[in-house]
Amino acid sequence: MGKRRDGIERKALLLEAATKVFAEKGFRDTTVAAICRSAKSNTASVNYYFGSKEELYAAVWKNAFQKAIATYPPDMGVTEASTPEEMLKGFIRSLLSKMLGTGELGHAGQILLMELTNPTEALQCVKDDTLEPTRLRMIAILRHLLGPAASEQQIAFCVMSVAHQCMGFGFKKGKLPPPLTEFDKPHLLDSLVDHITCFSLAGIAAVKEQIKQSQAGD
Amino acid sequence: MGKRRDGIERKALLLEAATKVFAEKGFRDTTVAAICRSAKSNTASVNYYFGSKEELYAAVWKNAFQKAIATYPPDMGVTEASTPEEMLKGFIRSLLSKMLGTGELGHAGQILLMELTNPTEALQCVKDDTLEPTRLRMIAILRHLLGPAASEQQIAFCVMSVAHQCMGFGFKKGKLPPPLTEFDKPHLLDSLVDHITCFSLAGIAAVKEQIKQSQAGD
DNA sequence: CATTATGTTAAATATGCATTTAAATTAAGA
DNA sequence: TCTTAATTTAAATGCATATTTAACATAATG
Repeated sequence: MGKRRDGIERKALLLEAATKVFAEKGFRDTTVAAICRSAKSNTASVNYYFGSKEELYAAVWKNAFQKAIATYPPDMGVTEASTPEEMLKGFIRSLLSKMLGTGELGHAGQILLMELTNPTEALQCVKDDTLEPTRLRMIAILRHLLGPAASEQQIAFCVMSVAHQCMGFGFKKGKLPPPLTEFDKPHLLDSLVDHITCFSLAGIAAVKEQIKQSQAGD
Repeated sequence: MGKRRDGIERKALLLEAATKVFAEKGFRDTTVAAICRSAKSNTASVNYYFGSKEELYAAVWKNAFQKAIATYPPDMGVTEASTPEEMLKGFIRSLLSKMLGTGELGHAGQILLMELTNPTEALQCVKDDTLEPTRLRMIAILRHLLGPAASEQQIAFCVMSVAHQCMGFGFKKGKLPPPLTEFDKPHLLDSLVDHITCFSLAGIAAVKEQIKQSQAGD
């Protein structure tokens, strides 16, 4: 009969701590002990609340993405009436924010990046639920920008050109690639959004031009 | 007095096997046992020849990069007389080859990518020796393309736009991002080089145009 | 062929870490 | 207050795996 509710608080603390540590070190390099230490909790608590390290990881992944998408929706607040150019810019800001975000908000991007280079078995369904809608939206925007003559391959290449530009900024710069460190954080995001948008729109226009010319040659 | 030389052969086999496994699984997820199994060698051999798993990893990293750079030099065979545009294309082909290369040749790219997202303590010096020259060359090319009015930040952003586009193709596509799987391998590299070059040259031109206009506004 | 440094092997050791366990503690209702 | 289920804890367990060991085998040289 005695239904306590103090457990859910600790569970939340663990999830938060785990997100941070997983995002910093990756699945294999984080220890349950480190998570519990960070959450000021006992070593057994992870298994008590989540069953296992793997299940905790899955919970983290799901939670981080839900939060990230809630904070930075794929359309980034642009309305349906917006031009494709504005939509692209919104998309870039959304993705880039996930990558550069500090605290709560960089974690989803960090984990995503690690999953792409060093995949765990972490539930396919989470990937499908969170990544696929974003990708489809991206394809739609680019189909619009490139026009009806664009092939699926050309669209896919442009999607990757844009997405990879953003995702690369999630790379951990351990002293080595110095270009970023010197810039001041507050303006950095805006500068980058502008840069990638400008760069990409020109790139997309060039691809479109190529399509037109190859058609004229037929 | 009895100086045998059959050991160097086994050492080479181990290095080769280790490169493959490390590139597939990353440092933490590969076991010494798996490496030795793959090299048809005893579990103790890694420690006998390399001292430890970490030292083996460092050797792998160094070796893989030397081979990759030898096969795909940063200038990709373009002469000094080449235009900056040709140099950029050479650079893109070089980096992309390291990322998409199969067998021997994709390994350096895979390991690099994992180090960028999930760094080990792997000797800073290797990174300095192999990555830094490439980066400097890239900066030089872009400074040339953007003209003397470009700021260091603008150059750095463009370097990253180009490099990240290439590096993203090293992401392991575990069923989920389907756009790539359907394309046939042989032509894929050439198509991609053309795409990224075209896309990037247009992007760079757009940034240059922006610089010109902001100067005119002063 | 005898010697010796070198290379090879299976088994032992050691360590790090996820997970279990069982006992102790606490919150909440009757 | 008493009871009970929910939590918390320290210690134990067990497993995966890097490293060591020591016995054994082999190539090179005199």
